[in-house]
Amino acid sequence: MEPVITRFPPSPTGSLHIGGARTALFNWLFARHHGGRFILRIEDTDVARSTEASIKAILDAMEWLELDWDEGPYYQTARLDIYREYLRKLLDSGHAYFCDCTPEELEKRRKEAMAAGRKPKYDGRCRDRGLGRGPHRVVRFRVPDSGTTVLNDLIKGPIFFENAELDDLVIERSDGIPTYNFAVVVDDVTMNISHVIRGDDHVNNTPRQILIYQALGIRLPFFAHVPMILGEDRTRLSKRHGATSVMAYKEMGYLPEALINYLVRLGWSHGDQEIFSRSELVEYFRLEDVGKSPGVFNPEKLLWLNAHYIKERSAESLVPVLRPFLDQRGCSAKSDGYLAEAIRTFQPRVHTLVEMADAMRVYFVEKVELDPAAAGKFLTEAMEEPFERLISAIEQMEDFRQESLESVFQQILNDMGLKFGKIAQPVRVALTGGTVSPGLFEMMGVMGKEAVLDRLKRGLEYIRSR
RNA sequence: GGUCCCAUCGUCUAGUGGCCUAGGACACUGGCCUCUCACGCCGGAGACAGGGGUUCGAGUCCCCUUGGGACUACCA
Repeated sequence: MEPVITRFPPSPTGSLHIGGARTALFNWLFARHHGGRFILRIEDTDVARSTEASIKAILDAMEWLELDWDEGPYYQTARLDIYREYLRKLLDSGHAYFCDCTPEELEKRRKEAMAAGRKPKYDGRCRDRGLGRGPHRVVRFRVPDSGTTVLNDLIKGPIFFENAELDDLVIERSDGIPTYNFAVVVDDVTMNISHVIRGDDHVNNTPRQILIYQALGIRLPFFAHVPMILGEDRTRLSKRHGATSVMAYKEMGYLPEALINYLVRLGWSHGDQEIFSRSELVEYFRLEDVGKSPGVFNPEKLLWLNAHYIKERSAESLVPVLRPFLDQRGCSAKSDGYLAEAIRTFQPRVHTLVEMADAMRVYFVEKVELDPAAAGKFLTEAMEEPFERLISAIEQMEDFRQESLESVFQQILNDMGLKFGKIAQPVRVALTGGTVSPGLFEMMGVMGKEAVLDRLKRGLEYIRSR
């Protein structure tokens, strides 16, 4: 068995999106599973649309997802000599020829053909004109007029194409830059790619590429076409469907492991298992378990996975990833230790780091802002005495810990013949301003004695003032 | 239009001729737990697109129909 070498070849015309990330992930997993190599290649032959910023954005996203590559990034624009060498071979063997039809003429003929009910394919006008290199001339690949080309897809099975349906595609533009279908073949050949795993929007390109392999006399790699990811409306996922860039999810407070876990299950499965660690993924991933039908991107399931991973991770490990979100909200002045304790109280209650950061405000505010409705309902005069007792009892506490806090509360409750449920909400309102929060004792443990006393006293003031 | 692909709950999926009275997960929903909200636990509703074959037997194999998607550039 030859070594497994896969590649991910994004074109730098935008950020890394969800679909590309899944393709990258599948390639990465397949290579890792087989102990092979994973190559990153930047397909920047579309000079007009490629940008430095996109390259950086893609690399950042790959790193965030921890999809590390063994070689590259290679840049196609730095490999022009190599394409020329292979182009020469095709020209010499008669598999390629020059064409001077202008884009305008081509467009016109396409329209005419369509209008006349014929196929809008290149008519082969320059095929046998024996043109040489010259300005405004492109190089076309000569596709056989007859015969069948078979794509033995590892996911979809054999797919047959009639060569007569294909037209002579341009393989080198008039500016000397190769086009995708040619560059991809030369790259995959020279990089010894063993498995080409890509989106199935490339299926129709594959016979052309296979023909080029054959014209070059080179053995084919294995092809595996992964079904598309669709939006809610079942069309190809795009910006119209909301956030589609990987980094947008980072900014919305998602954890990379959640995105990875979500993406891998979109199109791939391992029995009924839903949650996978990175090492399980590497161990289990097989192309045979990739489905054939396209899948709809479902943000709600991703959200559930994110909540799951927020609960699973240690609070300590969440501190550094949460920091940036806290900073944005001006909530920076706390130690890592304090944050870890605070995070713990919200881990089972939030779905994203954004929600977490928002919720954490209760631990940062100087003065609690009482929600009028909540205060009106719970900070009643019947609470005056319980609050007074609580305050003085807490003031006398030596060790302000959860357990001791609980017994202090219990003592007062017993003395007054009250149930905990009676004072829980009033205390919660005093502590947080609202009626929804983590458990009272865990929260007080985080806040500390001074903050708790301060808030209870303010609550008492409110009660007395009504 | 042409070429190609696809088709199990709303969504992601298990299922490879009998184990299916079709399983799991998200979402939805009833209940339990409970200091609120979550979490968690227990339960419910919810699908084999339609029609023909093949077979003793079809979600599983074949054909047709329907529906959806991709491609159809000097983009990738």
